[in-house]
Amino acid sequence: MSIEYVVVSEGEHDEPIELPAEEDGSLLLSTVAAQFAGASGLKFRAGGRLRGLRLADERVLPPADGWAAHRYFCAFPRAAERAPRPRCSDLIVLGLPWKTGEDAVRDYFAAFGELLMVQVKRDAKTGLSKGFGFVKFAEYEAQLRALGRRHMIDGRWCDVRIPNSKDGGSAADRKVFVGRCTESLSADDLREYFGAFGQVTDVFVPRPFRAFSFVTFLDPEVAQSLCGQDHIIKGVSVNISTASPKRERARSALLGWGVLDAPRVFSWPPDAWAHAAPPDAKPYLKYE
DNA sequence: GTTGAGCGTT
Repeated sequence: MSIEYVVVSEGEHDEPIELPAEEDGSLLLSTVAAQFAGASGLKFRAGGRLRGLRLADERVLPPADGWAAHRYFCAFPRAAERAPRPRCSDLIVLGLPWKTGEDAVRDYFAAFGELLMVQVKRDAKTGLSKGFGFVKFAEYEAQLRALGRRHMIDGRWCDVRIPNSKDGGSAADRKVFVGRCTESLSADDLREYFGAFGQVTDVFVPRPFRAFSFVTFLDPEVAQSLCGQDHIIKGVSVNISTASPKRERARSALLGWGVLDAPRVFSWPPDAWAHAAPPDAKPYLKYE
């Protein structure tokens, strides 16, 4: 007896993959979801019309004329059912050219979705741009599109972020620390290398040179999955670990050395041991 | 040489 395979793709025009049917001729929804996360069913096109397949007891049932007669693609829950969409926040736009004003910023970001607000921050006296501004979108999807990439505005690369004065540090779990970098590794090298693991939204390489960098991914799971690993990039063995905010690290160090009292409830970060000082270490304070 | 730039007159 041989296994029957069902030809399924994510969207109608995506590359198909063969999924094994069960002995009773049904296809387990879990088999579909294992390849296409979030899929809730299957559909196919018959005579130009879309047709959905029956679902019974977490199993997709074959059409009347059998699996082999069609190729299938996934049905997903409506966006509104997956989760209530978070509200849009103001977004900070960093790195604007000095000459760029509201009109150019509005023209640029209008391509991502309807804008509710555009500001370029200026010096009160001179009226000159401070090189950053704020935008707010009407739709959360537009905000996601704008956050997921860099932006070339009037000839300069600009970054769009959630401002840290509101809801600060939301990028922490999407960011990794890349240690043991050499000067030969450029931001573009890192972007290209890590782009193979998932969409990279930011790369920070300190200048002047220091032997580390930060890489931020769109997907926190991608970032977390890389932590603890060593990777060889252009012949350089780098070490990847969690990126923790400067404030947190300073505080952890002070607590660890007994300079500060620990609060009654305090949980060490998973890598706290790695930052612990030897018993004879002198406290080192760096003031901002 | 293993922890980051810049963050909002109203």
